[in-house]
Amino acid sequence: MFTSLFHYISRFNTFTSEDRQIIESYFTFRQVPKKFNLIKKGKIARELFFINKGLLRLYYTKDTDDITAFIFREHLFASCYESFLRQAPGNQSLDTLEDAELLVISYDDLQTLYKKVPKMETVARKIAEQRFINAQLIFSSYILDSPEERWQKFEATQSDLLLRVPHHMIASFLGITPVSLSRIRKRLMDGK
Amino acid sequence: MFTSLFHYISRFNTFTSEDRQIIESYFTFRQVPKKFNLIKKGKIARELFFINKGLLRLYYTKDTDDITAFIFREHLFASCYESFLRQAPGNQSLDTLEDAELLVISYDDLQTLYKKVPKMETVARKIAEQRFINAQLIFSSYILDSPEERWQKFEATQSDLLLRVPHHMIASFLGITPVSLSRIRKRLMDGK
DNA sequence: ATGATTTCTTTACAAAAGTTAATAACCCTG
DNA sequence: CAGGGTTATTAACTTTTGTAAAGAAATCAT
Repeated sequence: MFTSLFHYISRFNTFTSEDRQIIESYFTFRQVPKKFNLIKKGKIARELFFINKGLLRLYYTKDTDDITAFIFREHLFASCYESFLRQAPGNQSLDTLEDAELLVISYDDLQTLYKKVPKMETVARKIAEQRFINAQLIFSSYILDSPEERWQKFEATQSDLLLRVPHHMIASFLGITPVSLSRIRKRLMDGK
Repeated sequence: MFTSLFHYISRFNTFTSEDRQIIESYFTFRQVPKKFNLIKKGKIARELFFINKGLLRLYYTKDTDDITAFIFREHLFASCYESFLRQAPGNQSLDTLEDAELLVISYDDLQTLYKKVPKMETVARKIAEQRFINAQLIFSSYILDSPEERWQKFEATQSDLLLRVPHHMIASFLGITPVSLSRIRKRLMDGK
């Protein structure tokens, strides 16, 4: 159950089996069905999730419809980070897209864990840095690439998600409407 | 010379005077003229800057013209973070907009400093988290707000920069052309 | 299985922003 | 203080994307 978690954090630091036992004791296992809401906008994100199985979608809501901010895959930590880090209400929500198996830790427990296993501080810094780098990458693409290029990059790097996620959710992630995505796909199909 | 730096990091952790002496020894003071290039895209960002005085602009270059990613003020750490954190070539550049006074630390020295003063690890995590939160905020605004709303927020929260930074650099930060910014400003002047 | 959503595409039209170019005002800088 | 560069605005035109609506295909739930 914890194999994948330790595999992930071992990239950032080495942990003894005592460390591991302490760490394990702070996480709880949770199974949730698809389309389940984990964090609602306006609320404080109290929990951080490590995804053993399933797909999680982070999104903004504007008026009636919503805009995908990120899709978290297996073996990643996920949360409404901004809200989680600040422990203040955020404007993002987090849902499952598929039936999911999660390892859950609360904010308070995480702070305690930093004290009990200081090496986790390094892991946390690295993860924060990684998330920052990732956010930057997405942001760069928003700024520098056309919607068409963004779609092509998405197709090239995350083609598996095309089968697991409705296109209109991907469209909003790319910053366009489903209509526009459809046009782009047609344009590319017709050989430019 | 270090007053402002310690004031800043004291928000995240408490430091003894021995700590301070060690920390000071790792930073060097540097004065640079306006329009000076600190980090060039394609190169690895080897240094992190704490701004005692002046204004720094982080930007992307696309074809001939460039797009402002962020404007760093006094009393902030600045760098091409993505490149700095990964120690890999990045696609951002960093210039001074005004004559500046900087405290500089190299990536390698920073890693050593983490070892010598482990409390700096907490500071680094907090700063990484803050930068992430900040990136998120800008990104949210990109996604949720119209260019007009972004301009109004900028005007409301960073009005001092309007006098220190050319409008076309702000326009690209808002994700629009100078022409479009001019139209928006006119629209708002004419009482909507 | 079948009726009801959800999802995707397409069309026609409208709105927003980009592009190019011309002009005027403002600084630097020598 | 003169001239070259930068900066900001405006206009005309083009391109892109959004909006609304309708229909077809796929998926879901009872």
